[in-house]
Amino acid sequence: MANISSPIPEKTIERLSEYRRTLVKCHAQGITHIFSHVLAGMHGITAVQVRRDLMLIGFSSDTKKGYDVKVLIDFINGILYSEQPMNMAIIGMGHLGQAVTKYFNGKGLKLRITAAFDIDERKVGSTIDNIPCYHIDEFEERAAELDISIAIVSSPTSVASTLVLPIINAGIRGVLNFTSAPLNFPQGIIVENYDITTLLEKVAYFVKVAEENNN
Amino acid sequence: MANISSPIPEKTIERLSEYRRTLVKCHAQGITHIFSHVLAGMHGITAVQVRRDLMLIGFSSDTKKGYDVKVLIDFINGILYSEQPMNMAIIGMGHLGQAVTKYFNGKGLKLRITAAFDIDERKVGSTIDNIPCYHIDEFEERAAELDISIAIVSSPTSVASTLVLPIINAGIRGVLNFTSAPLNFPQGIIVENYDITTLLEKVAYFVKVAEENNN
DNA sequence: TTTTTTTGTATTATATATTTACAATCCCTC
DNA sequence: GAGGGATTGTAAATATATAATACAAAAAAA
Repeated sequence: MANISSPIPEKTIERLSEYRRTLVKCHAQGITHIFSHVLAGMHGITAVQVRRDLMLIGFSSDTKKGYDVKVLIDFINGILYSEQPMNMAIIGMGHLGQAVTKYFNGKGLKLRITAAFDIDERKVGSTIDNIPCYHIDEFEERAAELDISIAIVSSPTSVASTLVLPIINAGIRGVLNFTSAPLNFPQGIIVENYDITTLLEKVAYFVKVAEENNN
Repeated sequence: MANISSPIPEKTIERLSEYRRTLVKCHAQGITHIFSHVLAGMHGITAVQVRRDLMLIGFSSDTKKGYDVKVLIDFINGILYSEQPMNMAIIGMGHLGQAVTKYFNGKGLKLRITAAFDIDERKVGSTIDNIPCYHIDEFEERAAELDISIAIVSSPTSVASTLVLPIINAGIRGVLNFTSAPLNFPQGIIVENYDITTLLEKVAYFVKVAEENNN
């Protein structure tokens, strides 16, 4: 079990998620052991970085033949996931919502999307990608009833601010906000803002700077 | 014009993009001037942060009645955007590709999506959200011909690695990678990895930690 | 046994971000 | 138009986060 007193850096968590995926792929190919420098090479980073990340989560190997792939996968799972599966809901089952759902479908993760909410009458009451779709007005009661921990906001930006209160009231613990609206949640609710417009502008800016420096 | 010798931090660029959007909204409402602490409040940050960001891009106001909204918008535009509009292409016009396109359509930005690429025969040759869709095999020639600077990779993860070479050959300068595949591009090409699975796992992890600490 | 390889970890370095502090200037009110 | 308050611009200090260096210890291989 990870040490609660020493928080694991965000970047490390991101890399663990990536290592895990790579390891699962290796495991499927029958690879049983992997050296830190091999795993590092697959991600374009250094072996020390890998070892340090594993140190931070308290993982250690008693052999020098590389890490046992299966054991490491299970260990990372123990860090990233709770004992109990965690349920997520998508608010806004448009293109983005469906894309996110597809990314998770059938992955067999402890993390799963179990409900969708929308206002489109054609969607409400139906099932999209095996996920039942409810009307957004039902969010508070349904989310509580279905034990939803995380809300993925993929609605239009214009309505995002109206979702803040229902999300709080439903007892949601974490929010992934894809809209451009800066949502203000009280402390205690983890919010990750993931605004695609901002991201693209950032890439464009650095491309622009790189071009200017070449001239 | 921004000073090339002093690179602007990534976080500042992100905030500038956010300020800009807020300012545009204010401008539309007829607000002509805005104080640093008001702008800060709208984003849940401090006034010093706002002023420092503006300092970094060389903006200064000669008045104490707050910043001139219109002037500031134009100044930020000058930082974020090139003189010439920058063209972007979407590779993989599935749900995610269409969602991204919708986010940009009609925004009138200097940054615009002008082409899509896919393998689906129903999409190739047609127009989706006013964007012409070509076959991925044509990517190299089309991208060069259409003066594409940025590629948005929203294809399935499984085919992402096959796109690396065409992207390099087409002279693409920046890549926004939505897939889980760690794409290795040569130095000089700006890559932003934006893996949704990793992101959700990160949110879930911090929710899990918060819950554990509450017990 | 000796050499090589690999791991685990402390320390150092670097980069980035934010806050504090304060002088300078403008605006408003009296 | 003078004083007080508000606002801006910026230097400096602090804090935070991240990655690189260095090296001891242990296992594996020769």
